[in-house]
Amino acid sequence: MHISTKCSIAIHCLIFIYEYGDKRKVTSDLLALSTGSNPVTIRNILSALKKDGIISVKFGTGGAALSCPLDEITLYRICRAIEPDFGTKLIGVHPLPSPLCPIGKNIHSVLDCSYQKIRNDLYKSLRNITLKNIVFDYHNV
Amino acid sequence: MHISTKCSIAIHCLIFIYEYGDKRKVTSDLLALSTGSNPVTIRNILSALKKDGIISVKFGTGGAALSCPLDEITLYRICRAIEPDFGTKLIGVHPLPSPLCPIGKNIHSVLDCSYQKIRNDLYKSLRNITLKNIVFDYHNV
DNA sequence: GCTGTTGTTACTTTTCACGTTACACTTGAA
DNA sequence: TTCAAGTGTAACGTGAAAAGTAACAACAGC
Repeated sequence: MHISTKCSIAIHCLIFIYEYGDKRKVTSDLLALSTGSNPVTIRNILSALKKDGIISVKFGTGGAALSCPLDEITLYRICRAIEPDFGTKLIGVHPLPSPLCPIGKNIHSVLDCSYQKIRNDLYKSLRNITLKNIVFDYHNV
Repeated sequence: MHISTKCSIAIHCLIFIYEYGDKRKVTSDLLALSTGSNPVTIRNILSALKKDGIISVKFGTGGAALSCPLDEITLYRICRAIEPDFGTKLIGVHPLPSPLCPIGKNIHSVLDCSYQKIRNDLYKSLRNITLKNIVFDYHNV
């Protein structure tokens, strides 16, 4: 229940595709080597990114390419593509408070008031960072 | 690696202590019943809150009480008390990118640039919500 | 001294992310 | 048309982290 390592791998892949996509065929095996992950994990991630229209992957012959300008790919979009309900999973709630207790009975809706604010703030924060910013950082580190 | 259910339990306990602390002795058994958790979990949570000076717990005879005004207890403070390094655990990073790849070699520092911004935004967001707000919500749900 | 409670350790159970294997399907080239 | 190289996806195994549980010493008040 968090922003998973898969998002970091996704960003890694996207930078890789942006930097090398036109020079060589970028396959899941190659990305698995670069990220220290394995090809199936990569394929699942690329598949999710594809469904969101961020990249296109050639079936059969292989190879991935960006299908979006860098500044339209926000962290929020990546996270949501990889894990559609990452927001609700972000903050854990104890599942079985006592319904007999006045506090236990209402705690979930009470917590939701505040947690919703935090989620919205986080979304805004994630939307503020685009792949363009990250590629810029990459060239300046 | 997320904002754990323990934080939600902690908030539940704090509301309970605020509402009933002066009417009856609030023990870990009682809080375990109300939260649907178990006494040891509660004791660990209360212990962490105590170390941060948020509450005081009577050893031997039992019973917990707030030792802070409501509006000085922020969500940030609660989260940090419960899990000191919740920030770094929030966002997962793939641990073994290839050092032979120009991207793999630098991905960690590149990601840190953006992730640090996100963490800071989240901290600010958590500091904006106090137990006073939450108790207010509790009385208005 | 007895009872109820906390503080803490160690052990067990459960859950979940991740890796692994396997295989059908697709494409392009020999 | 056959083959090699890839993708897409499902099923299963595994290992680590979270949570529950049991046990017990230390303490306060009756």
